[in-house]
Amino acid sequence: MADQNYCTMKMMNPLVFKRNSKASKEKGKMAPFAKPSISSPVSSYHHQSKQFPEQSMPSASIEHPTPAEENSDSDDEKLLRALMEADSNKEEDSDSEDDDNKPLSSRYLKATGKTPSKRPLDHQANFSEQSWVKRLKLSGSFSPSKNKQVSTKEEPQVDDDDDIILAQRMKNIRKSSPKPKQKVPKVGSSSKTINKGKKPDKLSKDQPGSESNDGQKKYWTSLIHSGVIFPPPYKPHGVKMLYNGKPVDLTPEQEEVATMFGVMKDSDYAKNQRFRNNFWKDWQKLLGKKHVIQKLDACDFQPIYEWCCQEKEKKKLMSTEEKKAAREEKLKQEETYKWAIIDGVKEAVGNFRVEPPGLFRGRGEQPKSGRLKRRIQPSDVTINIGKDAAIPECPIPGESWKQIRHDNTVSWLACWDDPISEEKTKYVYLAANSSLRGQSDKQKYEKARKLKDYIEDIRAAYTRAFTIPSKEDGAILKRQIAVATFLIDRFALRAGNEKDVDEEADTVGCCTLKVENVKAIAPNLLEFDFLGKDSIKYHQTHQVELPVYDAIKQFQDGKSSGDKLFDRLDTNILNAHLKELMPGLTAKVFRTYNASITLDNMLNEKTKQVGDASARVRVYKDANKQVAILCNHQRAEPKTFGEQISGLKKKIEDLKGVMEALETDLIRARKGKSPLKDGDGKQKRNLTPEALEKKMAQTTKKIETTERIIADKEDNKNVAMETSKVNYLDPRITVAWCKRHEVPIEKMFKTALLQKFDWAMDVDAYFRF
DNA sequence: CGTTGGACTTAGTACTGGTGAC
DNA sequence: GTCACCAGTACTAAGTCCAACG
Repeated sequence: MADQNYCTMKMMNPLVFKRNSKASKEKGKMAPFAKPSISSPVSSYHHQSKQFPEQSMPSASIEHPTPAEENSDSDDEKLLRALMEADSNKEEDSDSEDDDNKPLSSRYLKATGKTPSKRPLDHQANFSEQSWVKRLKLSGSFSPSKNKQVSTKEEPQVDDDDDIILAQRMKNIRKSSPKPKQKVPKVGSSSKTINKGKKPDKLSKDQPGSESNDGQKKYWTSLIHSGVIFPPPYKPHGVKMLYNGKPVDLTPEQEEVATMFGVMKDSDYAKNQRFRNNFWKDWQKLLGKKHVIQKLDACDFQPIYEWCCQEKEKKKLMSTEEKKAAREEKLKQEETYKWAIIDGVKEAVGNFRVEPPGLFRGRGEQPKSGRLKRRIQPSDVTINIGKDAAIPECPIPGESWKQIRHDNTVSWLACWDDPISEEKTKYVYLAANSSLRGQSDKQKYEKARKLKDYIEDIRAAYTRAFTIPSKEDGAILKRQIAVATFLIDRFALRAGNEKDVDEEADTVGCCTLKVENVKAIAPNLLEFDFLGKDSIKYHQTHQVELPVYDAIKQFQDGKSSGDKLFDRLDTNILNAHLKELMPGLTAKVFRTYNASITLDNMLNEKTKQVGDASARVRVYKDANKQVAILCNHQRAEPKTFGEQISGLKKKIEDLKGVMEALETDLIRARKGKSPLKDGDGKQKRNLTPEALEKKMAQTTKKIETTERIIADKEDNKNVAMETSKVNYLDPRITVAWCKRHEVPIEKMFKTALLQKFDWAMDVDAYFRF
């Protein structure tokens, strides 16, 4: 149902602009590395093939062709297509097979409904059967075994997997069956060195993908996929809304948009005047100027709203089997869209579903919030696909794609113009767990690690420049660059591109800070108060060196509150300067660097002091939280937060009651008396004073634990921990730490992250960022 | 050399399905 | 079996940055 989305729409949580803890961070002082990152002693076919070459990007047309490249592309792709189909049939068949005959990994995947990963995470399957400690001891390392043939083509090293014909490879990918030779060696068992542990290569490219001779980066030589899937057409429900209390007839198009708005009744959007105005403007265009409905305020969407609630209810009431059947039907329809074959390797596609029509939900004071986001038609969609691949059939009969392209210098599979701002484009990419994305992810972290070698000089340079003499050429610009770089480095501010005020919410980053966003408080405090990305409030006060303080005051001098603080600066100028300091350096690299190095340092400083595994996990969470605060990653308070807390508080009250009773019983027991009756009037068991004391100790502990849970929840209610995990923390830090401290990686990364960070799993236990 | 378009990364919220308590 | 809860996923908005353009 097209309106399904509307029916389930919930109240949007207003962003919480609560301030984060002001705990001043110690980012400035970076301890020298106790240990250089050492080369991985682990080697095996398995390990080798996973490693992305350090010196240059894996090329789609490397000297070491896959079978696919040896054949003509078109034949090859036909073959792959056939394989894909054959395989999906096979999979359907196999569903009826006895699951016990399947490898654990596939059973796991099936049981969890996870994407049949091309790289099965066998360790996960095993994990449930052994405690992590046992597993760790048994294997010497929890290092996951993976289906390595997937990436053999990227690995110029000779390995016997090259003999496997493509068909077999595809099958292996699908079946996820681990091969004996892929078993992970113990850490330290190898003679081959993969990561030399040296500085990241100078040659590594800024962008993923290999480069052809003309310097143009190239993502693939062959690319097959099925295009995109469109939301079903709108099904009119015929429920009449009221205008001035009277039912109104609407055309299906008008009704569709009315429904979009009607279901938002409870949300903040529906109350937001800008949202309402924008909605009304677009809806009125559909209604026509002469329509009965002349103003939004006289509209009553209640009947539509109720209809949606009923539909929701109906859905809920469906039997488990019905739900399952519906789900499976949906899955089946989507199956072909879920995958792409890129140079013979099957990869998951990310957002293969075209965005359904709806009302634009801009964040913060978005000028376009509430505008109708029109339906995307096939004629809006451009498909990017291999020259020899079959062009995906247009899923809507009688229509056709806007354009077919064969551009291997980009990684997107399809695109269309954003209906809200036509000058912007929406793209369909491979999923985060694809090797393409993995490569670029790894490069991002390698670049950030490279900054480690430059950071001292960079900091020294900008510190010097705070006090650059005014008579020097371009002194003000230089000083602004220095202070901006400092803010980006120390407080993890974003670069801050210029924005179009008419089109976007008024938010700022470093270069676009306004005078009013920073308050200099004598003697040397800076109070930052601004809305950043997603209109998330940044409100923190920091102590700074006097020269910075003075410079800020100087930049503010003679300006009005709305003026730019760094009037000489924009991100182009800043990044151009940064590039002179280190090749490829841009403002965002500092965030990655500081996030990752903070985690690495905190883990290495704090972990040894504590004993059991749960304590170590706490150290990790703590570090994670510090990073989240540093990067100002916030979240809205969970909806049921209040209830959660009051539930826990009640639990404490109950426990305190128990304590009192135990105390009374203890006093009596010491006098040889039997305990009082309990609340229900029943006689309690006679216990010795020792037993009662033990019980009291247990209860006290429970109270303390619960109190800590409450405190933790309060403390973390506005902190988004996931964001940094997904985007800023080099997963190798986490993986290596897990290896060193016998913590199963599954405890730190959920399934999606395990897949996304597949490239990091083989890292040496002594890896340091 | 500033502006714009294009491509890719980062971000928070909405939604869902699985799980454990009852 | 039901239901509430919440962890995990899906979704898509909003950033960054580069290079082509004029």
